[in-house]
Amino acid sequence: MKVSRKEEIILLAAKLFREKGYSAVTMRDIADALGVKAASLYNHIRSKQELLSTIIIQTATQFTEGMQAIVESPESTSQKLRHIIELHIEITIQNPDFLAALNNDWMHLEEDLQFFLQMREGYEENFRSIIKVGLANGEIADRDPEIMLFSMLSTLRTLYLWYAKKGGIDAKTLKTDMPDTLLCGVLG
Amino acid sequence: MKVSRKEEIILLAAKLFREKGYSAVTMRDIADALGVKAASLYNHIRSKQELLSTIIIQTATQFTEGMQAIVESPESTSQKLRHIIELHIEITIQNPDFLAALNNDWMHLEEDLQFFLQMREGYEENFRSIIKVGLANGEIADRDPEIMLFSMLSTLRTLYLWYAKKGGIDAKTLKTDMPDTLLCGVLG
DNA sequence: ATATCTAACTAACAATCGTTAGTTTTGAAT
DNA sequence: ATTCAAAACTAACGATTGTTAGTTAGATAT
Repeated sequence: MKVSRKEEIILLAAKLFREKGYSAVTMRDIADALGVKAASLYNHIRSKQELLSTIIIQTATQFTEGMQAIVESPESTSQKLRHIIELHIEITIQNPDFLAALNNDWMHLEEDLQFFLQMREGYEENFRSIIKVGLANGEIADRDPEIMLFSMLSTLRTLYLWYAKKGGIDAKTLKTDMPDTLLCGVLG
Repeated sequence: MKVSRKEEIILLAAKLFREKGYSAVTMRDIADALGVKAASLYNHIRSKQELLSTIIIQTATQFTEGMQAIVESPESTSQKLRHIIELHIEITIQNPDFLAALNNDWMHLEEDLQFFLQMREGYEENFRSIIKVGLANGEIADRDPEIMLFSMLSTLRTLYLWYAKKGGIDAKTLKTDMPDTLLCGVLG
């Protein structure tokens, strides 16, 4: 399983996008980090925008497909919520840098902006519907569903900020304590 | 209480920084939105960097001072946590755009970067110590304190994304249901 | 050895960036 | 009406941006 030069560039670009944001990263920054001249990058990629689009759409697709499977499953609401949490943890661990771009640089998409926004809206709508079912059958606390959605989603979306191989929260702790914290709170 | 031209520029800059990020906003963007030429801005401000620094340091100072008061108070852990939540809600409502810059553009600070990082670290350390006291006296669930800290802080930091005068979650709902959701979870 | 392909290179482009200098307009106080 | 300061303007600067064109080095296959 070797990474092509193009994949190498994409991984490095994601890392730099995370550190400084898409707009602040120049093609020369990426090239320098690869020990290469900026023009050489264009033997492998079409544009800077292609880098961003690849990173974001690829990751967003993972979320969309994962959520679809959860929605269609016959589980209880709390089981579905646990699976959503696991989905976020897994994708985050797989490549935290991609999630930074997804969260912070999506507005710099050009061709694919509308497509991305549709995916994101669909994801949130699925999440919301799961919460509302749980609210209706009493499985979930009687509080504003938007706030519960927001609270969970905020935490899950910024997981990449806290997960790190060194110095951060490790994967095992995340998988055991994160669901309980989100579902049962800090006090309970 | 009228706003000076300088304050007007800062407020508008914060709005644009929120929409596109610091690096992607040009002085000409800010000037256009004000119906003015870019060079005219320099009659009121020293640099683009001054705009960012003012926005971020001013807001970070509010958090630092608010947290200091909470830490020094003689309340229970859960009362302190409720006050932290209220602090975030109040500062967020006061100017959501400033919080976007604080969260997303702090890495573009130049002179004030170290000062900001110190403030942020101090804030997190105070938050952590409150959680640990609650853990020690049994007031808080026996789970990884880092995850509880992360979970609350992630939600509170991205409040600005959800609060909106129109179409979002309103201030009253936030103040009533947010503390319960964070402290007691979704199920409980 | 020759041909082919990949991936690097140099050089340059038009556009845009933050900012400065110097000048003119505006509006309120005298 | 005159004065004066605030705030706008025009013009331009050097630097940097993403990207293109054309070329060359190095490996692989024939």
